[in-house]
Amino acid sequence: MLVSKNSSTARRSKPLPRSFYERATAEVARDLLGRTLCRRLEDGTVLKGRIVETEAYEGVGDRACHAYGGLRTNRTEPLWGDGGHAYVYLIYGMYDCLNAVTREAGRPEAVLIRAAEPLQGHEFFRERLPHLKERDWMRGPGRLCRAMAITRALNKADLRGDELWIEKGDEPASVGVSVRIGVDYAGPCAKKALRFFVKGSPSVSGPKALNEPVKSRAPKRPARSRK
DNA sequence: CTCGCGATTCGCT
DNA sequence: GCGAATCGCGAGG
Repeated sequence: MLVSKNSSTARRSKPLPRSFYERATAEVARDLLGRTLCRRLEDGTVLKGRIVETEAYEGVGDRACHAYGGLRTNRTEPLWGDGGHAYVYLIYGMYDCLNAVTREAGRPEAVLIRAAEPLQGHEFFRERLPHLKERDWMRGPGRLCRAMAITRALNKADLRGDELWIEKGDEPASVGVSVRIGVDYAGPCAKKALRFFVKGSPSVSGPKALNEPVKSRAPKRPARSRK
C-alpha cells in the first residue's frame, strides 16, 4: 500500500455541508472562524489553513457588496448562484480574493475569507512567498489566495469539491468583531460590524486599532436549535 | 471605445 | 504614513 507523505491519499475529513452556507451571511462569517480551508493541487499536494478572519457582504442592500443594487453581470454571477460555492475575483489588477457564497440562489451574498493560519503545506508556502514570515503567508485576502494557489480558475467551484473545500476545524477561544476593511466608499454600510476575527491570532490582518478593541464582546456561535 | 477605480500589497520616505 | 503597481469591470458617450 502506498503511503503518502504529503497526505494526498489521506482520508479526507468531511467538507461542511451545503446547509452550512445557506444561512444568514453574518452567521456564516462568524461560524467560519476556526474552520480549515483546504486546497488540493494537481500533483496531489494538500494545503491547509485555519480561517482566522472573515467579512460578511450582505447582498443587494449592502453598498459594499459587488451585487449592490441588484447588479448582476458576468463578474457577479457566482454571487447569484447556490450557496457553498466559491466567488473569486481580481482586485487592483493583481490579487485574487476568495469568497464563500451564502444563502440560496437569487440571494447574492457572500463571506470574504480574509486571513488564515498555515496548517499544512509549509514547504510550498515558503517557496511561494519567500519574502514573508510564516505568520504573514495568509495574512490578508490577496496573500491568502497567493499562498494557497487560489485563482479565478476556481471561480464558481463547489466548496465541497476535490480542489477546494472547508472542513470542520476547531472553535476559536475568543472572537472579535469590527467594521469591514477597505470599504469606506460604502457610506452608512461601512459602519456595520460585519468583520469577524480570532482574537490573538498572529495572522489576522488589518489595523491594530480594530483588532485590540476595548469593549467588544464576542457573539457565541449560535447553538443548533432543535425545533 | 474611453475613462475611473477597486473587499490590496509592497516598498520607500 | 504615502503612493505606485496593474488590469478587468461597469458606466457612459
